[in-house]
Amino acid sequence: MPASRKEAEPGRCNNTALRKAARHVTRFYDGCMAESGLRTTQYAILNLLADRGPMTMAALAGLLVMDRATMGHNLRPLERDGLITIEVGRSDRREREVSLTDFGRQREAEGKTLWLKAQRRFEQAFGAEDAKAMRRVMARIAAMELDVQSVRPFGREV
Amino acid sequence: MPASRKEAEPGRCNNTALRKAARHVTRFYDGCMAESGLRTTQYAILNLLADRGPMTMAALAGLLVMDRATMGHNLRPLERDGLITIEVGRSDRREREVSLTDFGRQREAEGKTLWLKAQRRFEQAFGAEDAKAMRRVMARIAAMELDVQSVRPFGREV
DNA sequence: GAATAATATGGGCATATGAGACCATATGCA
DNA sequence: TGCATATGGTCTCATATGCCCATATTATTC
Repeated sequence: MPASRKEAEPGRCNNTALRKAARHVTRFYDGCMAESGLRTTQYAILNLLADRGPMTMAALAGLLVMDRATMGHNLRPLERDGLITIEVGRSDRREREVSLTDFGRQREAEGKTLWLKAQRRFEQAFGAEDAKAMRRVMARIAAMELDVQSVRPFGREV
Repeated sequence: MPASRKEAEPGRCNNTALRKAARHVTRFYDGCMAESGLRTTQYAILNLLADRGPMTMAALAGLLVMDRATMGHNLRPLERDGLITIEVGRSDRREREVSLTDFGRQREAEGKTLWLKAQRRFEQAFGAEDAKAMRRVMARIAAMELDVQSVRPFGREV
């Protein structure tokens, strides 16, 4: 009995539905990438840097819809292991420019092979077109304006 | 400029797409629930117990598509704060039966109000029907059989 | 009935996630 | 110039996530 068996009942909470799917799929992708020593989050970061070149932490965080502090945490193991460098921005010294090292570029390329396998196996099971549609829906959700409105007696939204 | 502004480019990785959406929505739900002192994961657990009664850690983990160890970790703060009790199973002493305390039931009820607000605001922005369809897709994904097949030379799949 | 396998959980480790307070730097404006 | 404000990151804290290994308990097998 595979670990994924569950009742069909979808549940009412949009957030929980998303998280359950994300947990399941992340476990699969992480498992596929395990032999590379990279987690999917790490690979996602390296892949962005490989495709788009160096960028600031805030830019990376924005692209991955991630808190800036979280991005800072996630970069540390990559820096420690020599996959990236983090340097003070030249034009704006508040910024930190994140760059791939040669080693990082190499590890990203190795990871791509495993990621592709995971991607193919997922889409073989789920359907390539369904997957594409799903990614579109996810992108739409990630781009939604969802601000926690603090209730303020005499208004003036912040 | 809200934090959610991003390019429309959906990206190719199914896992990353899911995680980005999950991060965004979780931040929103967590923000809405903040004044209750409950995270969405915690509320999801309490809600399951409130709706279905006491159950084992493994059952809870299965329902939330979560690793059993993860469920164990997540239960500890709830136990520490007196919202749940964890007792050795009567018929099978390997099991741990998780139950809501009166305090936990009360906190779950408080949380439900805030969760409902988050849910309504999300669906107002995203569309109730679209949300329903999205939850169905997520449930389908969460129920997929995705086993990391270890490559085995003369194969007998495990 | 003892050896063996399977199951449920706990502990330790590492990364993932984000809030809040804080610091450094940059920008706008008087 | 000088202050107020905005922005980018860091540090601390707490929870979230899942792996591996160990332990306890139950089920199987010979």
